[in-house]
Amino acid sequence: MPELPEVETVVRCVRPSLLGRRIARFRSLWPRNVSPGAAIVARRLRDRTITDVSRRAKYIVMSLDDGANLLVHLRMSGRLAWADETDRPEHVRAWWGLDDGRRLLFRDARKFGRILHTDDLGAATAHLGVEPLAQEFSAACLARLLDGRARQLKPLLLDQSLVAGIGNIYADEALFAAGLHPLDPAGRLDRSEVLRLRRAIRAVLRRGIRCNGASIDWVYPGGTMQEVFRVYGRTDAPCRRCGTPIAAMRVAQRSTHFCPACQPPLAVRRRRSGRKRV
DNA sequence: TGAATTGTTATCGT
DNA sequence: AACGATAACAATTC
Repeated sequence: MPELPEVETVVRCVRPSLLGRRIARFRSLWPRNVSPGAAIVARRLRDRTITDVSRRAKYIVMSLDDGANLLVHLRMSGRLAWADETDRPEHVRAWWGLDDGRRLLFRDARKFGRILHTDDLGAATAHLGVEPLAQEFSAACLARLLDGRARQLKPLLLDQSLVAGIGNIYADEALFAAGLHPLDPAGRLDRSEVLRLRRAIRAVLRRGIRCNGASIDWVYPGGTMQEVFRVYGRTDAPCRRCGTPIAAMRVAQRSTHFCPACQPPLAVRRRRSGRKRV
């Protein structure tokens, strides 16, 4: 489902066609998910020019010439598409009519997606943590986030208020790449484990972007990242590194996949290395 | 029919 | 009081 790499791919895909375009009309067919209200947003968007299209965490950010921003969150099944790409597109929840005659569709089978207009982008995104691909996300930064926390690594990685943009797939893939167990207490990692985790997060997200994201069932077409998954969705399949069957469990209500051999729990790692540190 | 999916919110416990 | 765990919730598909 769209996580940081998928959203980044969508942004890169639509940006060239949207930059400098004027919105002639915006219409919502599912007003419930438009904030602060479909009629208000339609009025505010009319005749605005799109000055930038970017990404913050899993939000698509359309910047407008009046300083306001339109945030689009795809949640589980949202996608952007052009009206002329499909004969009779299903699940169209909103659309933008542009000054060049093209029509951008927001399609969303499950209606979880959100469209939010704001005059204060900072306030609207204040709940979000650091961008994992930004310079700012240094080893020291991650160490600060982990420090003193008893929380398990997997739920921590999914917490958008700490690191923003990681979802279930890339959390599992990052933990595998780092050789860390999903249930490890975050605050107990040593220096080299923190470094590994930071590198792993950035590596899997960058790889996801290079692959144009991952195509999972019918929700998000186009990407190829699913072909190189190491653990996600590979329950009982042999680990690509050591051959051990990939294990699955439920963590914080999320399906979680890991290699029991490549990702031993912290206690086991410490026992093997013979010495403990914090 | 129930499981699965994401992120927010509410609630409860330490 | 901050932190963390848990559940409910939105809607739909398989």
